[in-house]
Amino acid sequence: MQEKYTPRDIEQAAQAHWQSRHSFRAVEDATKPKYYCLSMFPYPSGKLHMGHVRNYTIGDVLTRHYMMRGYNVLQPMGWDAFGLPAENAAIQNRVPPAQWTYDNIAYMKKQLQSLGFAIDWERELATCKPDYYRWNQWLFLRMLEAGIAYKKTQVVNWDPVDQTVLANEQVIDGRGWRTGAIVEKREIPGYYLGITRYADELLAALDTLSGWPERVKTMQANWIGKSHGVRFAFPYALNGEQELLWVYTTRADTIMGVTFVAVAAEHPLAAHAAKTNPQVAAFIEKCKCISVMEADLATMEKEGVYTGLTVTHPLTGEPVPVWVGNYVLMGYGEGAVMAVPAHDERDFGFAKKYGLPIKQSIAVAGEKFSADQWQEWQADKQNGVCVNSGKYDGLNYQQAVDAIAADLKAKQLGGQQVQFRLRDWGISRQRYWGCPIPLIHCDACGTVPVPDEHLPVTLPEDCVPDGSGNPLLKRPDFLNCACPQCGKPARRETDTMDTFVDSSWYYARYCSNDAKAMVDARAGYWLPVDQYIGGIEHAILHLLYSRFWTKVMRDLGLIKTDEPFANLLTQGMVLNHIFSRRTGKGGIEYFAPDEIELLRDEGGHITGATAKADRQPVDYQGIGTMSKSKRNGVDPQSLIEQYGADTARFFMMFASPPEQTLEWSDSGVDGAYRFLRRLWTFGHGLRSRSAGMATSTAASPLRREVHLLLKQANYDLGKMQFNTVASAAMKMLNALEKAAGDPHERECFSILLRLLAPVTPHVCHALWQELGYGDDILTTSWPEPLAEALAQDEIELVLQVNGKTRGSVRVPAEADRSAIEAAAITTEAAQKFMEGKPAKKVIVVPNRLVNIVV
RNA sequence: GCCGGGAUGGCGGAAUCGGUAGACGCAGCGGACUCAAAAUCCGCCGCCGCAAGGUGUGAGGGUUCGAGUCCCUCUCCCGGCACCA
Repeated sequence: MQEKYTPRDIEQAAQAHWQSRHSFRAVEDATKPKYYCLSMFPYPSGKLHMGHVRNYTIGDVLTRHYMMRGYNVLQPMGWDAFGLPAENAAIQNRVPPAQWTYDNIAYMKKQLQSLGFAIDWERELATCKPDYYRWNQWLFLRMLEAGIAYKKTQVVNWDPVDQTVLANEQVIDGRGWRTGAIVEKREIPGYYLGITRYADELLAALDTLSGWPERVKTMQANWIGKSHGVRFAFPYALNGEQELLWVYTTRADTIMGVTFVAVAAEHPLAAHAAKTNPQVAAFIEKCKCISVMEADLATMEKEGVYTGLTVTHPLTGEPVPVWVGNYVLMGYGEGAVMAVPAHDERDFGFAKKYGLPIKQSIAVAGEKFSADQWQEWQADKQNGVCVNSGKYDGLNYQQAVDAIAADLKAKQLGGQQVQFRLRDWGISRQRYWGCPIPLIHCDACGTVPVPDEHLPVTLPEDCVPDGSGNPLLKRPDFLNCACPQCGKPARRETDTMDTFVDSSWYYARYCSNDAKAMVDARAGYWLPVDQYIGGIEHAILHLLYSRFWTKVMRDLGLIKTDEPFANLLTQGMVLNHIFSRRTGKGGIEYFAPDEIELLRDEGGHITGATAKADRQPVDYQGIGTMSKSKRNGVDPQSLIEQYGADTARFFMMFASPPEQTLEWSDSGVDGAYRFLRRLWTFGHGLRSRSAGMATSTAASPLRREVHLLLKQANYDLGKMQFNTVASAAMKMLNALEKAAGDPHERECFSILLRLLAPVTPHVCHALWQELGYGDDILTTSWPEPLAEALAQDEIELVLQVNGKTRGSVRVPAEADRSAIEAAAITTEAAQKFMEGKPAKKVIVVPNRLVNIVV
């Protein structure tokens, strides 16, 4: 055994051992409890970043822990391999996206292997391979048959940088989720998936996801945005025909307070009015420009214009003017709203601005209505009661809504309706490097699905995009084909699928790598995923799409699970310090942390920083997520090369709990390395010391302490609080070092090694073998604390007088209440602080404390 | 504005049911070893105080023998959504 800790040798040997044993091959086995542990698969961008290392270390700690607990564990890995960076790299380097992607996969796979993750590589998949994406195509055709997938032309979000359409979920603050470019509106035909059909189930089933973080569920619920209300119509005459202007409201109880109707600029009625009214036309034009701008909509002034049209109030029969308002969204509800200035703050502001009437229709006891100043209570639906509302006077919110909805229904002008914010998922992307949509356009037959037996529609892998449109349009070998129906020449669809389609079901494909079916019976064994781990940034996008996809697959009879992920852990971001300096031209120059020298005062507080290169001061910008542009990233590769995988893993687990952000710290990494070196040194010493050492069953303080720490660590593991598990391991080593020569050293060290094995598997594997505990620590059992080791004759209780801690008192373990009281009162400390007064009351908390109240 | 989550030493963070606040680590300080430095080892380390002791978990109030933890009011921070009718 080497005296020095040499991570490189130790880690290579351990990895070779696992590989030769196929230690991580997962085989379905109905006799064992299964545990499917999945981390979100990476996009093969080139190399791993710290976020990956953190994500996969968390998954690996869980995987190895469950393996040692006797579970049948599956931890697969794959590649989210379609996507735009490959095309951008292709334009820059003139390399086909396929080649760039496969090269990156090869490199990143090596990196993952060097970190020692317990991955079953036999199940590896890449979404850009035809044997994977053929099933995207196959399921798309099934959805088309079921009417879940359909084509429509509508105004979409257009990312001008990526030159493609984005789904609503992919627009964040008016910008593309990937590029950050301001999204434009365009009218483009495309294919949509009917996720709204599942809106109710997607919302309701959130309640069944007890293993999901509350905030993710809240975000999804907000996104789905269910509301209960009334949809009804205002009749009007157009060219002698009666037409209906539909609106949606959640406040039907205020219907008698309607003084105008507002429609969106894109509403057909606005367009109709614009034909004869140039003011309306001008206003619509103005709105178009504004909606393209990302715009702080919230702070935007409410503006509108009268259309000159009136409609009829469906209950009173009175005429109601129609306005175009820039605050009405075409994309929600009907694109038109009833306006009740007296009870809606927006309508109030609008009415004040344009001098429209304000008519009170609800009242709250004790509040006085004024048309001059908006008051909170005017929108109160809990306490509001109808007034000035004829037959509805006196009704509360629910009574009024029910009565009004019933009356509207009787007139066939509306009724109660549930409304969702969620919209169908547009999946067409005008890009090359994605899964082809399996459709053929024939002049005679129209759009024809590719027959199943012709799948997959294979994407040519040798294209080199040049940045000018979709390269598939320049590929006659792809483009031209025979119509499957009539056999005449036809054209293939060149749009590809949103890459979120690929990631919506990969977890099911790991289970069943079948050439003939999308999934097979093995999925029934492994699904659902027991633990899913990934970044919070996917709270809505990927996690909502996956849930939807799972339900579609279930309804098509492919799988039996309702939800893909039973438990979800959203790991925090990795942060680092940011240093910058203003350049002469007013720009900002960033410095990497290793180019910086920190200045400290005598107390060790950081007072400033200078650049190593020129010794001139730089500005400290605080901490932020590691990013290329801020130059504050740390490359995992250099970390592994310098310290080894175990140090990287240990630091990641120790620095903070998995759900919280993690602040990078070079000295923290040093600390982790220091610990592993001490662990190795202790093992080395113990090996020579313990040869022929007899095992003892005598009680010892060391043994008790280690078992106590183990008990705590096992509890923390259950909470996935790995930072305190790492801390327990450190405490164990501290205790072992202080108790060198204790008869229980070997037993205690074996507990430490097993506890630590999921976090730092290589060094624990080596020490386990070197000390002769066994051949493979991975196949030993997980340690449990022993009652006999925890037992003690005498216990120490905290001593308090009047609730203030004044010392401690030792009593026999079996001492009863009165004995403890007596022992406590006679202590020196108690006597001193009781100041001769009698005890009024004594509180004894078993095994914890005694509090004497005087 | 609405929803969710926070606030604990110089820093990252512990504290399961209300029961010794600050575990563990980092940084810092002192010492040993060394020609010296690094590494390593030993000790100290919330604040005030020489000490006894006092005080202390964003602020204020409350419940309790006892509150970081429970209740009320407020401030600030982070994340999400947002003219959603």
